[in-house]
Amino acid sequence: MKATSQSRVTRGALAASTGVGAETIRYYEQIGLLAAPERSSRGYRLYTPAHEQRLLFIRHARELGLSLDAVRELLTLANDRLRSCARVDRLVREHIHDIDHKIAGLQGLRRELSRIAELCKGGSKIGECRILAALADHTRDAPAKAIRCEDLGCADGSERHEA
Amino acid sequence: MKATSQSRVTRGALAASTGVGAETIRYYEQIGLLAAPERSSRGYRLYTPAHEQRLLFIRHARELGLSLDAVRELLTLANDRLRSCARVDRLVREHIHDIDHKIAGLQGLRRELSRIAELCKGGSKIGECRILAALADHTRDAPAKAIRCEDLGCADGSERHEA
DNA sequence: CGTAGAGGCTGTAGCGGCTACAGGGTCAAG
DNA sequence: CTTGACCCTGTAGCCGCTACAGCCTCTACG
Repeated sequence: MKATSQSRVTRGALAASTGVGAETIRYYEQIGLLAAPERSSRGYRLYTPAHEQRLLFIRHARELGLSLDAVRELLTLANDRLRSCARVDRLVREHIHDIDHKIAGLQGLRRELSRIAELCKGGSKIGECRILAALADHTRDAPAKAIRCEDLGCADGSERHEA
Repeated sequence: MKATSQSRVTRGALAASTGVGAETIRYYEQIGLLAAPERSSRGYRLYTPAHEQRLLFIRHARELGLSLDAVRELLTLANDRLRSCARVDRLVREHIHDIDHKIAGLQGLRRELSRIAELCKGGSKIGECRILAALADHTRDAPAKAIRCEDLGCADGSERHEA
């Protein structure tokens, strides 16, 4: 193979052209996600357009929330033109499923937090704060009975036992 | 203060009664979130009901997605019965806001991923896979032109340069 | 030609919030 | 007296970066 001696760029230039942090590029090399490029006589990394392509792919996949492992697999799959792309499809759909799961979880939290936030709008004193009470006594849907908040304070991390 | 010598429990028992992992309890002590308890003559930790209260509070707050730092602050605030609970309110509302932000982000990803997933339903070959094409050439809303997927493969991490 | 400043190199530590060991000691039941 | 479950300590690992420290090199300006 002939040496395509043109258009090699340094790490910083690659970082700028792809929008991936320069340190992140080194990290990807370290974990074997991006091939170690040729080096200049003085040890500088010299990246080819192929590296740029690959790095852009990684970035896009990451922006969609795919894990580095998933990205790695996608890149491996991409090598194999004749293979069925069922696995690609499955990876993406599983990821969508994960995201749905996360969204649902967050929406649950959100509901619960708004319920709690409604209990006390910051107007009263800590002693009667029903937000703290709800956190202390979190039997779900409990009527936030008057728990004594200072019961929580007696075991503060700042006052070590041995002291 | 008189020694309340009853109802001290070991770490495992506290873990069981609160649903917090035994190692996690040690971790909380390490970072100063839960006070170091008394020790038995043989060095076993002996927790009081106050520790249990506090740990339950922590668990509930964590289940709602609050950071350990936020939990720490809430616990500090709870010490101060006469203080206004405006800060408590604010912490919770900020957290709700963060969650809204996360949900919106995930919903964006979800939309984009479904769009991409629609491009290719796993029926074709990698060579024509439009999911991979979309990831490689992710000018948003691009018509997923036929990019050559093997362009990504030439820079695989598994084939080191020096080899 | 000298120098300053930007950028490259390496290795390593840190983030959050745990979790999982290894390698020991202790305790209660059978 | 033994077995097995628990406890103790310290440390390393997870993910995906990010940020140093302490060097070396390249480029532009004077």
